[in-house]
Amino acid sequence: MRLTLQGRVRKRRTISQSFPRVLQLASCEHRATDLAKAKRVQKWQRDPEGMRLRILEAAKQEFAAHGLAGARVDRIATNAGANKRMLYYHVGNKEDLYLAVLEGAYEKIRSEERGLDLEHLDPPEAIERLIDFTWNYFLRNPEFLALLNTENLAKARHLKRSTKVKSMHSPFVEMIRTVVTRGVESGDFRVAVDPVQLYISIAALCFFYLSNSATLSVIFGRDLLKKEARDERLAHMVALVLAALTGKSTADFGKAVGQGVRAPAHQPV
Amino acid sequence: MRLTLQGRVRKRRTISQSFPRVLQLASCEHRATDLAKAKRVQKWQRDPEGMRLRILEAAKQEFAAHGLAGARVDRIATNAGANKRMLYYHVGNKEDLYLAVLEGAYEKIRSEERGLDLEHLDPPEAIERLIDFTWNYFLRNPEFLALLNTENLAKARHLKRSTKVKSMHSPFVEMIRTVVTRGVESGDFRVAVDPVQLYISIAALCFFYLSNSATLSVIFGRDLLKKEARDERLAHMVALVLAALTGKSTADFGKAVGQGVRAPAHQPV
DNA sequence: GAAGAAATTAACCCGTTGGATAAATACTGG
DNA sequence: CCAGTATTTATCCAACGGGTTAATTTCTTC
Repeated sequence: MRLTLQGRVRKRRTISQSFPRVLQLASCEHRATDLAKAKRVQKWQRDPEGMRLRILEAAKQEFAAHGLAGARVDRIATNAGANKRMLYYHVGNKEDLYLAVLEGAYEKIRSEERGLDLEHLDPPEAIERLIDFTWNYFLRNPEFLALLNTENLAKARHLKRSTKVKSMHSPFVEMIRTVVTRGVESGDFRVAVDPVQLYISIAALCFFYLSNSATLSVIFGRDLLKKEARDERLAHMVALVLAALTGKSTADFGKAVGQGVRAPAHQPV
Repeated sequence: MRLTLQGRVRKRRTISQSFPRVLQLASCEHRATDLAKAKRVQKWQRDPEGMRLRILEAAKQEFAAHGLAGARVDRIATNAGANKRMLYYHVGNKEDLYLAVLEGAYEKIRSEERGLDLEHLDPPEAIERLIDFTWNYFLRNPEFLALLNTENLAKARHLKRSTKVKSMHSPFVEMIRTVVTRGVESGDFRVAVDPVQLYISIAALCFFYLSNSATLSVIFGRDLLKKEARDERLAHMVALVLAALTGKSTADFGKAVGQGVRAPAHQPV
């Protein structure tokens, strides 16, 4: 009893105390428009939209770091500089939060994908750009990888319900289709590979390495995320795919391969 | 109060009631040695080793299905046909269970890997066998994929502590090294690709497709696990890797590519 | 400047969960 | 067949964690 009470009080205090420290978080594009006069003055103590963004950002980090079941609503609140009640007020319950985060993640990558213009490049260069983009997007957004894994653990249960995500088509499959067609016509590529399979393969090469870098690093006994290892991996992937498509070993392929992260003979795996 | 009590009672009953039904689970190689006579007679109501195996099997399924945080010790007990106390008695607490499962999973794949003999095959065929094995192992052991993802979510925290796993070297890297060397010497392969990179790439192509099949299936709006899709994927992967290594389009590559799971023009991604 | 809406906070409820205890039961060696 | 050990069961509980309620503060509008 006494203990129970203490426990509770301590918990509460923890939340309250750590609350004031926040505010270093995400995108508060407000706070520029406060002139303290006109009708639309907002000198916010309150900041609904900023709050919502901070909540979603904190939720993203939390879900990415701990998965759906491991995520703690209290931690999200604390890290968003918010009260737990605010999460329910602004977004909804834990699953709502999760779905909002997931949808946001898809929106973001789709949006960046659309920014990639492969039309004016010659086919091999276009493919290289595609791999480079995918690789660097995953590197810059490790939470995206974690979220996808979490959602797959849940057998895509939430994604299935999201009409939003289902309507967000990636432009990449079509981009690849036209690039491959052009490549075959120009003679750069030998075969008209299925764009869906190629798309998945490129994603796979990047995704697996980064998503599983922790276990792989332990298994191989070296840090797969350090600069040299990353560079070598990118070179390998580009060389592999281009060699398969063009039938020629690229300069990179000849160079990168067979050296670099060389296994010391008795390589653990 | 009344409710609280009812809840508890209901739970308890549930465990006890569902207990008798078990016994369809894993490897009970015992029960053949019971002659009900000699010193070592074991006509078990009790069955310590069988019990331990059932617990580990149930734990594997549970952790694979729900992750570490989402796994429920009670469910493991129920599905093992055991009492919760038995888990602690035979294996340990939740994390001990998890680590035991993880180590078991690595042991199993390492053991099967050792059974694969690539020495007597000509290099392209050896690579094809390697891909085929990896693909089918992942298909047959989806829990392995889920466990790896879970462990990576935990940043390999447990794996790092497991001297056991760290000492289990995969024979594949060395296998690949010799195959590639032979391939280059025989002229089958154009370049001496780094065996570690190739190993990771092959695992990546298989792993990502299967591990993410749930979300990918939603995104693409079709079932990526049905027979035809699986066959096409395997063909694509073999063709991709062999084309890169040999510089020639395999028959398969020409065939499989550009057809099959074709995207209906406006393919969602 | 007051009424009302929007945002925020504190308090806490209550089922779940990992884990623990102790008692019962099955088996063994002597 | 008895003492002791190994295995199993039936309860229990403190802490946790998601979610809710009600009150408070801040902003808007008229």
